[in-house]
Amino acid sequence: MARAQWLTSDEQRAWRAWVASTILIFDALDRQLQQEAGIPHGYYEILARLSESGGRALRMSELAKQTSSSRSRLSHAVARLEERGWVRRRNCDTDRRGQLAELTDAGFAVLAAAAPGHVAAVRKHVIDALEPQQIRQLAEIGEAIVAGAATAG
Amino acid sequence: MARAQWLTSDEQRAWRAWVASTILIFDALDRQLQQEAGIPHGYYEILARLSESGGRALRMSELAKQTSSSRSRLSHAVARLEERGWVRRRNCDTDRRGQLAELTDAGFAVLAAAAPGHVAAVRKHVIDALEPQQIRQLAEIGEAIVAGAATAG
DNA sequence: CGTTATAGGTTGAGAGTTCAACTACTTGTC
DNA sequence: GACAAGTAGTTGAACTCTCAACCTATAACG
Repeated sequence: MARAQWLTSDEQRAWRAWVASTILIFDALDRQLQQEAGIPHGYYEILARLSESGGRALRMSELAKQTSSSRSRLSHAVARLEERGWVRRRNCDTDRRGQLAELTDAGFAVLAAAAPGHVAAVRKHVIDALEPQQIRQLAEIGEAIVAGAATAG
Repeated sequence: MARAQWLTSDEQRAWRAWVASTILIFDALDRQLQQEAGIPHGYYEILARLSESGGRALRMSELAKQTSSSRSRLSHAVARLEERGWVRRRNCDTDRRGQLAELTDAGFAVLAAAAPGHVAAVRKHVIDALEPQQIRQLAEIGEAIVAGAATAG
């Protein structure tokens, strides 16, 4: 019906495959992390990014960028992580508006405990389903989409 | 840190690009549909699938499959759509447990009004950012992931 | 047949996200 | 310097999603 008129059948096939696969993956990862670590995937990403940063801390806005998150979402998320003692907020030295989110030792321990299961799930649902050249293609496709969004707004 | 040990750098690059691009796309589509039609992307998919079905109606479980949705999610979503008069529930003739979700004329009108903007957004954020051969690759990648999930559970 | 298992679907509570409004600080400009 | 405009971040309400519990109807099996 309607959409067939505006997406070619090749485009529609790609689009629907993308939607279905994406929902599958996110649902699977969310379920796995929720069960094993008690956090959704987005929260895992926050902990992971912090762990990779110098001093295990990042400005809120930088963390939002890295996790493709809105300020609001990140603010709520960090509040929940702070309640559990996995992240701590600190004032920023150079900008009095700023806040640093800092990973605590407890937060790092949670991340370390959750990581193997998470990586295994990514492997199982994504990497292992694809040929090596498809991994490369996927990287290029994802990067093209991100670049397109940055350009076109 | 941790994940670098278990995903190769190529894999990690693909994974991160996929996560970032996926969040971007879904956020953009949700925002567009929410503004122009007042519904999230998942609800649009429900209306679209119903409109493409014979009699503009589907069993709840079939609709859940087609939209990669859980029974619970679909049940809540159809309840909201029903409140607005865009979908109607009917008993299934052949299975007394069953429910049919049927698109109303009002629901069809909403879909028809929302479709052009939605398709334009899909084009802008996905199709136009990719080369034709990447569209084909994306279809194959998505289908491989869906097939993998069906096989491996 | 009667019993148990399974499939179809709904519900309510708890958790996460979004949007708009808001505070507070910084930057640009005249 | 003062004032407008922009940046950083938070908050609360409305909405969606998840999970587990639940009910009903069909299927399987002895």
